[in-house]
Formats: sequence, structure tokens, C-alpha cells
Amino acid sequence: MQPWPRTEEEALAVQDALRSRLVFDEGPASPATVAGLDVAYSEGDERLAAAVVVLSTADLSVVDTAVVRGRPAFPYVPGLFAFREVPALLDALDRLTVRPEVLICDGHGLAHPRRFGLAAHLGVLTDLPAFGVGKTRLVGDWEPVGERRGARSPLIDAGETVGAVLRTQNGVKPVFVSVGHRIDLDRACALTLALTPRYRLPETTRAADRACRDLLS
DNA sequence: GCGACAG
DNA sequence: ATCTTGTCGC
Repeated sequence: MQPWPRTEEEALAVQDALRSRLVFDEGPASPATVAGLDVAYSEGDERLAAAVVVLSTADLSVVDTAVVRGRPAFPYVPGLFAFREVPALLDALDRLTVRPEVLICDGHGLAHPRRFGLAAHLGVLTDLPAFGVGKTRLVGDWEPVGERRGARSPLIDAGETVGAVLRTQNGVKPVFVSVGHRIDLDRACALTLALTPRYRLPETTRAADRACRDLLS
């Protein structure tokens, strides 16, 4: 993916081309390692820091960390968000010394207007199992989710299930889980719950958020 | 024309 | 994403 798209039209064309490479299968049931990815932005200038933190699924300990500085590669446009962060995230992934078994992204996968959000995009480019855990919705509707941790409701857009609204903590606002590449929704939700023993967001996301924020300040 | 709109 | 004080609760 050399010539990075510079217009919305070009970006849409790239999504169209890459979408056909998505693979939908069960994916790893109990991966030994999972990676969290996140990006932090500076206020005034246009600088960013991208981080990937690999955790051991067994005890949630940190196995590897990679952080890089960079620039947004595209303006923020809902639905084209991946074009903004993917280059920096790939740079960070390249600097890992271990290859994680699953990528957990800060954003959506299939829960996207054209079914190709950040998690799907990164999954295809790395060919690693990948899914997204978003804090807010981009598309879709859902029925009220039970108040207890583990409760979930299908996220439906244009008549199809594109993800799940999952409660990770009792009485706390749920998160939006959606498949990206080479993993199914049940396993993505199970992993998300395994990574949220105490907080709303996965430990992977929290670790990556801290890492890139540290590099920026 | 009016809202909605990942991070 | 980032800007922000206090406040409620364990």
C-alpha cells in the first residue's frame, strides 16, 4: 500500500479493494498473546504517537512494547478513520520483537458503513486475527443490554449483525465489539471479557493508551 | 433541510 | 483525539 490515498475518493477505492481480502473464521480460542493498539495526538501541532503493547493472556503481563512518533496520514473523516492511524500503527508493529496472535484495536471492524473499519483494515494488512473494541458507536442499533458484566446485545446495521454491544463491568456503559479479520464475534467477546477483569476497557487498550501518551508528553 | 458521525 | 472541576463512591 505504497501511494497512500490523498482524497476521500481514493480512500474509498482502497477500502473497496481490500475488503475482499477479509477472512471470516473462528480464529484462536485461547491465544497466548494479545496486542493492544492506540494512538495519542498532541494539541496544537500535528504530531502523534502510536503504541502497540503485547500482553500475555495468562496473567495480563506485558510481553513487549513498541512506540513510535509520527504524523496523521489523513484528516479525520468518519468512515475513513483508518487512513489516519494505520501507517503509524504499522510502524509500531514492525518494531515488535514478538508476533502477537491477535490485534485488539481502538475502533470498529465490521461495525462500519462499508464494513471495513480500522480493525478490518489492520487485520488484512497484517493478516493477523484482529477485532475492534470501540467506546462509542459509528453505525448500528441495539436493544438495551443487561446491567451485569457479560451481558450483550447484537449491534445491527441495515439488517445485519455487525458486532455486539458488550457490558464489561456491572452497571458501566457497554463497549462495541466487532470482528475485523480471522476471528469470530463470540471469541472476540470472550477475549474482551478476559481482558476486562476490572475496568471497562481491555487491559490491552489501557496499556497502549498509556504508552503512546507517555511518549507524547 | 436536519441530524449523525470510530478517534 | 483533546480541552477541563468537582463530585460521588469504594
